[in-house]
Amino acid sequence: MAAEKLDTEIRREQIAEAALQLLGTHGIRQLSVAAVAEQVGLVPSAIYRHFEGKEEVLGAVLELIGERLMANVEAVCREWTGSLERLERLLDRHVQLIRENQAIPRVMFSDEMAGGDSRRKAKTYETIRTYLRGVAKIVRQGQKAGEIRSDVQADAIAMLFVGIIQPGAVLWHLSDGQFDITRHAKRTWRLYRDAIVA
Amino acid sequence: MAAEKLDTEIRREQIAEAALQLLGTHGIRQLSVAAVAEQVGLVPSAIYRHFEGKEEVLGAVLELIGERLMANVEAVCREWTGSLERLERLLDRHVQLIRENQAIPRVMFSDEMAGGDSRRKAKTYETIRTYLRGVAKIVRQGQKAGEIRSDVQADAIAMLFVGIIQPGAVLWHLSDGQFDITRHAKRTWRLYRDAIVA
DNA sequence: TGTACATCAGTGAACGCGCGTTCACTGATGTAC
DNA sequence: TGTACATCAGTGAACGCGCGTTCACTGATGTAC
Repeated sequence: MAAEKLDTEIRREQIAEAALQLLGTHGIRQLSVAAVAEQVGLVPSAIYRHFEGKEEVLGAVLELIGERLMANVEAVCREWTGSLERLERLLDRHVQLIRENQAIPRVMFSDEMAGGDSRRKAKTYETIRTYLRGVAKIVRQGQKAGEIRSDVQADAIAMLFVGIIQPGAVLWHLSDGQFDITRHAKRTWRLYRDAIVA
Repeated sequence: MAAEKLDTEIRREQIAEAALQLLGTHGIRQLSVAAVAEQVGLVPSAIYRHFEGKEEVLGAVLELIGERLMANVEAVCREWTGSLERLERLLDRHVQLIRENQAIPRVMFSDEMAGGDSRRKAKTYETIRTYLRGVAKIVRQGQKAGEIRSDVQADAIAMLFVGIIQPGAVLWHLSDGQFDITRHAKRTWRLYRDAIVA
């Protein structure tokens, strides 16, 4: 039986979301067009009604990740005012995002995506840089306000922020959830906080 | 013309080394048995004289990485006595190791390796844990000696140590060497050091 | 010391599976008149 | 309001490339007698 006919816009979102899901559970080597199609409830060839090919699907996944990362940055800037508080909440949200989507740290911080052409490599680079710029902006405001030490560049502080979670996220994934990433983030935050306060 | 006949022990090392090299430049998706064979100067089918298959080659690469990581830990423990000094030197060595072998961070901190069976996933987990244990041991000695703060668990401090380099290593790779990882490590070390001193 | 034989790292052709992609066709939905 | 037509998301069969792996064969090296 044929699947329901839906607008290409909707299908594109569904497909990207399905691919992100599958990347989280199985890794890129298992990610086949057929698997993505099945997840969405379509036949493999139907994917080509909405994307040029597998590479473009992966591109859409990358974009999806970028959007979610930046949504977190914007949310904490909206909801809180202190820089340290913003960073702490961003850490919470980041952990939450990773828990819901294991693929994110692995996709961003490996060459899974970059594997193919160098255009995607550049795009991955830009996505990370954009996120780091967002974090660095919060840090810079904190430095101006005297909350955060000013003798270290804001982008170095932003990068270590990412470093808080990254190793933990990997261990969490490799251990199939055995490793307690939430607890790890909480403990490491104290360390980090002490390192950056003015 | 036939390649020189060499002992299987030697070939195994050459093959693992070649695979590690290729992983650094091209990523796992391009890593073919044929490419590895060519790098060593053999014909693809010759690989099967020394390994059961591709999966086993990847296993050997993982082992190779584990050995090099631990060699660094042992070296700094031999050459230096202060814990903070040991950590600083370990960071130097780690950066050096990554510069010489881009594959290491990506292989360890992605699921490239884990892609296939869950046995390798477990082995990757163990390799990272072993390295972290090595770092944590240095930290613990520093805590006993009063050099490093004792109100935070040693393994949290060890994990943030890995977090110093990890994001930088990825950016370095994604930017094709544009991003200055050595400078990044130096800057971030100051931050880290201040966070952990007693 | 020379001969016969076992061992084993090399070769190249061929196989076959997986998987991304193409293509002709279908049938529902929207639009023009 | 009804009919004709264009559009487009769906299907399934088939293609073909890449690549891991197998296998029969070779020829050098080591060993037994």
